[in-house]
Amino acid sequence: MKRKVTLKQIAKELDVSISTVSKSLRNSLEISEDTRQKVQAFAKLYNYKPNNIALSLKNKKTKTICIIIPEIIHHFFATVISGVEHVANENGYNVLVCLSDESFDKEVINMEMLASGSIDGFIMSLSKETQQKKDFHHITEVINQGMPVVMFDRVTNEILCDKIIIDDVHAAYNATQFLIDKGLKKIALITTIDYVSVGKLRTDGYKKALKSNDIDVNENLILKIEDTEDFDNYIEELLLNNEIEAIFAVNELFAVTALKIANKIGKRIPEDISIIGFTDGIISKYSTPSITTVSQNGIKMGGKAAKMLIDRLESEDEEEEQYKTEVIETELVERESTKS
Amino acid sequence: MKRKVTLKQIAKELDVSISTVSKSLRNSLEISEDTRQKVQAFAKLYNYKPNNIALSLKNKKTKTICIIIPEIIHHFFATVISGVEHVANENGYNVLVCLSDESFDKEVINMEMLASGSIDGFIMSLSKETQQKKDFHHITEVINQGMPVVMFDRVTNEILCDKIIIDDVHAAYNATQFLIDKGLKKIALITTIDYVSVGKLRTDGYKKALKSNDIDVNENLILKIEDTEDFDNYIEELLLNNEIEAIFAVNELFAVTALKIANKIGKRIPEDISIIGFTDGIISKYSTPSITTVSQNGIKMGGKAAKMLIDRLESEDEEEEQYKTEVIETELVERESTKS
DNA sequence: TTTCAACACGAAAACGTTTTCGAAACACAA
DNA sequence: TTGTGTTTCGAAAACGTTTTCGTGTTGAAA
Repeated sequence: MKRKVTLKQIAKELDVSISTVSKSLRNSLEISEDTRQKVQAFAKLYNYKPNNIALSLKNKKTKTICIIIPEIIHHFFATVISGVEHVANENGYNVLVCLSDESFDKEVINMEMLASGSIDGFIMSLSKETQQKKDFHHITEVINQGMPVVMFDRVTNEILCDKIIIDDVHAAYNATQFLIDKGLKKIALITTIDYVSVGKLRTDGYKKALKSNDIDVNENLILKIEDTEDFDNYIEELLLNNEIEAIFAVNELFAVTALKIANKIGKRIPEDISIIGFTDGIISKYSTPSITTVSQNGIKMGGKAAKMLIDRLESEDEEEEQYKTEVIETELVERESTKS
Repeated sequence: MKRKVTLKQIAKELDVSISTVSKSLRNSLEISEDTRQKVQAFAKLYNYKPNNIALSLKNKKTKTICIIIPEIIHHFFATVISGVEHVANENGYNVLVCLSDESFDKEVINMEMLASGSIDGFIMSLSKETQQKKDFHHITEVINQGMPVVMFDRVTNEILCDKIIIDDVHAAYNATQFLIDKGLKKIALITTIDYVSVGKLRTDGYKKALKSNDIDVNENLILKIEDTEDFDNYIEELLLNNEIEAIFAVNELFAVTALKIANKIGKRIPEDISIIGFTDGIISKYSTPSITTVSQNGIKMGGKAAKMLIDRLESEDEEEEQYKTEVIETELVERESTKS
């Protein structure tokens, strides 16, 4: 087991100073052709690689960014990581992944731990609990220390920083309008509790679409649920007690569950009920019938987020402070769960 | 924007030495109660946090482990990360995620980059290309440098290290036997190209089950495909040209695709054809009908892998060298795609 | 007063780099 | 010989810690 070789060891072996070795390896003109060759040959022979930690300490840069997400199991977040990782790698950065598990405390602990030098910046999507508490002090603190933060998807207006979002209201509006255009009027909404920012916004879009088509918003058709609880019964009630023609669900899980329950109670999709989901994942794609979905390109979001963060990290003029919010286009992917 | 405060700054401000500050914060008895209090109060006021990088350099430990996986989009790998992350966090470790994209080169580059001090150890699942090339020098090299590696799922016998696997042969055997027990004989197998270790093993299990029930292995019923290519047509041919009673697919994607195609050509599931998949993910769970699956607990695998790695990192007596291979239990999750 | 221990603190090394600055050695011109 | 410039290299600081060891001060015992 050969341990890693250091500059000091090379220097000793070759009977030169550490500085000489360092300069030789970096091809400094200060060093004679002769010694440069000698040192480089030796370094190659022993497979010398500079120690990253030492470099980080010296440069005050770790070339590592951290992404904090609520759950990696959600396909959407996995795709975001994928996007982040690719762009980060292209730019010589590594990606540290932290899961908040939708917990405020874990989010805080993770940020505080890593803010102490371990990483250069954060990319994050807020945990539910954080959105509920509306306590963002940990983020403010990190930003005040001069560490850039990029938020995506679940963001908040209370923090000033770069953001990547989709236009949730608009996307939900379009999806609802799509259903209305098919001649459907009794459109149910399955959404999350209001404190989840995106759930709220998508609900707004849904209502807006109804109103602009002079359809009354019937609160009985709006089901607000936690996706942690066992919500099958609620959906079943919703479907049984109302003559619903279509369902708009704010995420994939709600959509597919609605589909299964509709099947169970003898409703045919899309003949009896049309369904549109949100977040284009594998469930929607492979379900039978496959589900029409508002596609939210996670890879693109992740990539853009990484790019924004790295740009900020590498812009020398520290104080530009021009925070940007980028809106990613969504797209309605038409599949089998809606009538044509 | 207040920058991070260091020991040196505190020392200067309080007119004591750096050593005194450090010792005070660590509650050393060398320092008088008085100064300790003073220093700690000051540190708290300025929210002092030791710099992780400096600590890493000093301790030669980064408290970071890296997991290298082929693709994060695959639900199974996402669950493994989840397992790794939780156990790592509990033990004060952070997790760096690298994606090889099934590419040998990316795998090599990532390992070489990170082996230079950035992390304490690796958890990895081989890329397809690496398995195909059978070139593992990068892994050997890392291990020779004294950095522990734990492999999971896609492993190789050519490397000596800790491993976490499932008994692929046995699990496939059981799944096939399950179908046979239902009275089904014409059982098709949809598997991967042989160089993917797990595909090969599952194929072996399938054949073994047939043989021990005196059923001839019909190579026409065995479809070997790359999951990168567009394989729908192959499956359709398979189903059309043979009077198949059941399908065993070595992964989720193959299973659900087979299901959709069977549907398309008018076969009913499970009345006409039973289907069993592998890797219990959300697709199997939410597909209609839901798919009976060999469940491979990714969270557990990840957790075990992390535990093994950390145990090895923290066992002082360097040279135990007793590499272990742990086998995770699989379970057949019965759902709607198989007759009862 | 001397001696010794206990106490409280600081200097410095170490981790592995990069970089600035100074200096030795040499060549060449005046 | 002296002065000047160039080439080549090394010492040391810096990044932020922890820890070993030394040292000065104090108080008490002899």
